[in-house]
Amino acid sequence: MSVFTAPKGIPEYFPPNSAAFLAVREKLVGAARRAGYGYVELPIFEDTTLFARGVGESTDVVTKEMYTFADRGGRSVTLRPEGTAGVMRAVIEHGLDRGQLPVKLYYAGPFFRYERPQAGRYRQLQQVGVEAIGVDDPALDAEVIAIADTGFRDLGLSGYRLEITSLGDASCRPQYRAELQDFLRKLPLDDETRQRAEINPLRVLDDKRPDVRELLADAPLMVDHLSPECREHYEQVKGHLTDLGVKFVENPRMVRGLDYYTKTTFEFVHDGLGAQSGIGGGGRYDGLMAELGGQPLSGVGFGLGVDRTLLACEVEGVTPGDTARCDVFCVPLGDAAKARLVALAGQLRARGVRVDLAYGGKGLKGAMKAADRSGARFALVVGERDLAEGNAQLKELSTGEQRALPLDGAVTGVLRALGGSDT
RNA sequence: GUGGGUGUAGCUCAGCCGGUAGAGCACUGGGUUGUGGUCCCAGGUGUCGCGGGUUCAAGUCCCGUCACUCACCCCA
Repeated sequence: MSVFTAPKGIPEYFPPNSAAFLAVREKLVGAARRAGYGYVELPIFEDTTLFARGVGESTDVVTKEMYTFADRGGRSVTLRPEGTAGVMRAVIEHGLDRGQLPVKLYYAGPFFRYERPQAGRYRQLQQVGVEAIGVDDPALDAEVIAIADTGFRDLGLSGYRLEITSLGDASCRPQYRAELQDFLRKLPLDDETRQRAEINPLRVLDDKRPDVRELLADAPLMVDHLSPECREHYEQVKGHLTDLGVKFVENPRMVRGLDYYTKTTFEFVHDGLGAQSGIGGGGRYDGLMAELGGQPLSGVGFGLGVDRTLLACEVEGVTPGDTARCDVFCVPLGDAAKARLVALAGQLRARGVRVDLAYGGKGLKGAMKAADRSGARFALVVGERDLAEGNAQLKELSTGEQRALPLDGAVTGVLRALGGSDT
């Protein structure tokens, strides 16, 4: 055991597998970019009050999972546990909502929750998220959901499903909530669950224990108590999803852990991941902007878990990204050849080719082995004999075919070889 | 915060009823003094997580402790 170890519960990625991590993030981000979302780079930590207000005082995230500390000025700050509150803060602070609506933004980066680590549950997690602010249009809900679905599909994933429901809004949820509470109070529940029923009764519906599930079989459901407006919104979202060719299942018992959600909520679930099966989730949050001191604008967005999506890829046997470290691997024999190849490597890199070289005076056998392990398509070998002849040997590693290339035109020769049979 | 499982080489792990530490992979060199992948040969590192106990003898049994891990809870 080394003297220092990584902080508990934080995944680390290194080559060659880190290529897959990057590829997952790029695919998810790409789907958002293609739908007209612009990138925001935001603080990793914010004023603690922002999250307490934005995420909700009664949520587990706020009550027991935040990395909170005092900075040297005595201010209480918190490592961001989710992305939406920070985006809203930035939108309000910089007046991004003064122009055309909707404001469409995406972000990618680390988030932090102090929880007991588990398979797929980390204290530092990577997320890609989007937010569309200022237009309460069901088609926008559908767009956001479709972006996530597209991202997962682009990766080659198929073993997941999309669950959706509607949580209503201020016009219907309070009445339903009271009705559900009445129902729950009559059940023989344990103290902890009873307490949850008082604080956030909706979350009781999500209980996984079979005996509790049985008690809840006849519980009233939000989808049966939606206001006409919320019902219409929900129906339209489903219609647009069908238009977009996005498959979904309705899960009227789905619950989200953050307080700000209204109307549409959704979750992408993968069955191969063990207990932590959600690879992405989100929904509409029409009251959040006002809650944080901005104008009363609606919003809809999601957060996708990059770490869990990567796990899903592994489970499904898909390996996104290119694990090869370079395209061309230079093998010099002797100092004169090395000087020539070092220069050539620099020229090729300037032209966009990924090039590595056998450093450290490796023998030919060892250098060729390094070339093989690098994943390069070509090895470029130069020895004393080649120097004398003015040649380099370009060897295609997959076939073993090798041909001489004039050293003087080596850059174009290599470029041609790479481009030639690439298509 | 509450349970279960596991800690042996860089990695994955074997190690029986207690008897002086093993394999595969990876790495390096050689077989091939200028050619990788397959094959063959050679090369080595272990406070057996840590502390205590039982024993002539502990990787192995007992107690404690720490770490990791899975699950509850919760969520991405």
